[in-house]
Amino acid sequence: MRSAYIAQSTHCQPFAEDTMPNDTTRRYHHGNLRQAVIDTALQLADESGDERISLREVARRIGVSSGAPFRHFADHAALMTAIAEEATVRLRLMVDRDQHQSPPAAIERLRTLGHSFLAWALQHPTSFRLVSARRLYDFNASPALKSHFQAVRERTVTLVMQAQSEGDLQHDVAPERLALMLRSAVYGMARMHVDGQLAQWGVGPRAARRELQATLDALIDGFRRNRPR
Amino acid sequence: MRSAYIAQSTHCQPFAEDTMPNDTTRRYHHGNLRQAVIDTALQLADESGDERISLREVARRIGVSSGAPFRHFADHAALMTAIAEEATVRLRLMVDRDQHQSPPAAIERLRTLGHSFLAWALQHPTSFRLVSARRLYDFNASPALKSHFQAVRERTVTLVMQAQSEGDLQHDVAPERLALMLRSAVYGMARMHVDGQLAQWGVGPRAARRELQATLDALIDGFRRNRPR
DNA sequence: ACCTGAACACCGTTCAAGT
DNA sequence: ACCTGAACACCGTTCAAGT
Repeated sequence: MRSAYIAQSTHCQPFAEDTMPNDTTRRYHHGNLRQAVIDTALQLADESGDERISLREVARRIGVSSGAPFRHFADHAALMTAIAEEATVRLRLMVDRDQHQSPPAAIERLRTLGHSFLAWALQHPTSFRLVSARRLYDFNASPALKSHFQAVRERTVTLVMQAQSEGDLQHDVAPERLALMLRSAVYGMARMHVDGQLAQWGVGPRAARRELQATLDALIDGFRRNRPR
Repeated sequence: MRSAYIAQSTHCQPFAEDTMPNDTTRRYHHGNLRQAVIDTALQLADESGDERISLREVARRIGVSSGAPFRHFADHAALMTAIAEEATVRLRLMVDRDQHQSPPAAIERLRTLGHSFLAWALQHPTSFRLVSARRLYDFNASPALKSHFQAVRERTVTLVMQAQSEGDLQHDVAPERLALMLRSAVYGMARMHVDGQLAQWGVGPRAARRELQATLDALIDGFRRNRPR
């Protein structure tokens, strides 16, 4: 997803130029400025820990004029939308991959789904904040974003219903409500982490992933009908 | 907490001037500019729905020069800290008041605590976002913020331990973990609301409070040991 | 003691002009 | 077709100068 010239621009892979067309070196006039802006913005966000990156600084780092990005993005929100889309695709791929490796029981796949979401949020905290807060871009303007999110949401509801009919999950609560409850808990855990609230709860950054996964496991186990796991 | 001249400046309460000292009308040179800045910033945030308000716009609305607020706030973050402190005091007062009116059983007081938190977040969505995201101010630099948050957190853990020893809550999970789980769920619900994610889950803005309270109730009931409520 | 208003270094965004 | 660079209207912040 990240283009090859990014590797070159960081001077980490001396052989990267072999894989590039020679005539596009240090020139973004041939159709790849769009991706360069996205990659550099992501890089900048990861470095600073702030999802609110400046288009001017992106342009500066790429070595292009301040107005150039506006050839490829209508405004700041459009760039943020593109970044949010890439991050959401990563979530979707992660979820799909992990689901294939999960034990088949619906309640275990539900647990796996939660773990995937947590891992995604903790691995890409800045992207997660951008995507989830939805203040720097127009969520409803992106069909891709909507469809990826709906897919994850529908998978959650479906797994809850399956786990209920498999007798592993309480069935005295509507599946939609149970799904929202689980999602809220997982979302809340991820947000407490990126919002820096876990320190107050005695959870250091090193232990965050392990601790949150254990907390999610306790939640799911608490809602099991057949207690033995 | 809001000063009287704010009511006057909105022209909604024609008798407000009776309650003011006459010689301070339209003059902020006598020690009340600080509070005026806080009140106007809060007002602006509530109107726009954006917690990231501009100091220049606040000054403009008050009718003061752009540099004036810097007499009372070291920088933008210091103003945000003051706003966050006021919002957190409101949470603390709300929690204390509701606890006094709650049924005495620890598990019911835990439920009440969750409802208070939800009500606070839904009543002041912009303040909640400011306070919780912690990106526009320095949380650790405010002893008041830290102490209010610690008080709510400690109350949560204490109530969980009490509910466990009263036999109403599963005791096979460490109280700190159970408390973090409940807090994450409630925090996640509140954030899903202010982040505009509830629409995707079939919950309209009108039904949000009722639906989230019911979801929280389902969570607590799911963790009861004595099922009958 | 408190506020003014110009100044500085930043933004996002637009647009004629260049290649 | 794509980018430059000046321009405009905004920011936060500083500070000499005023009252």
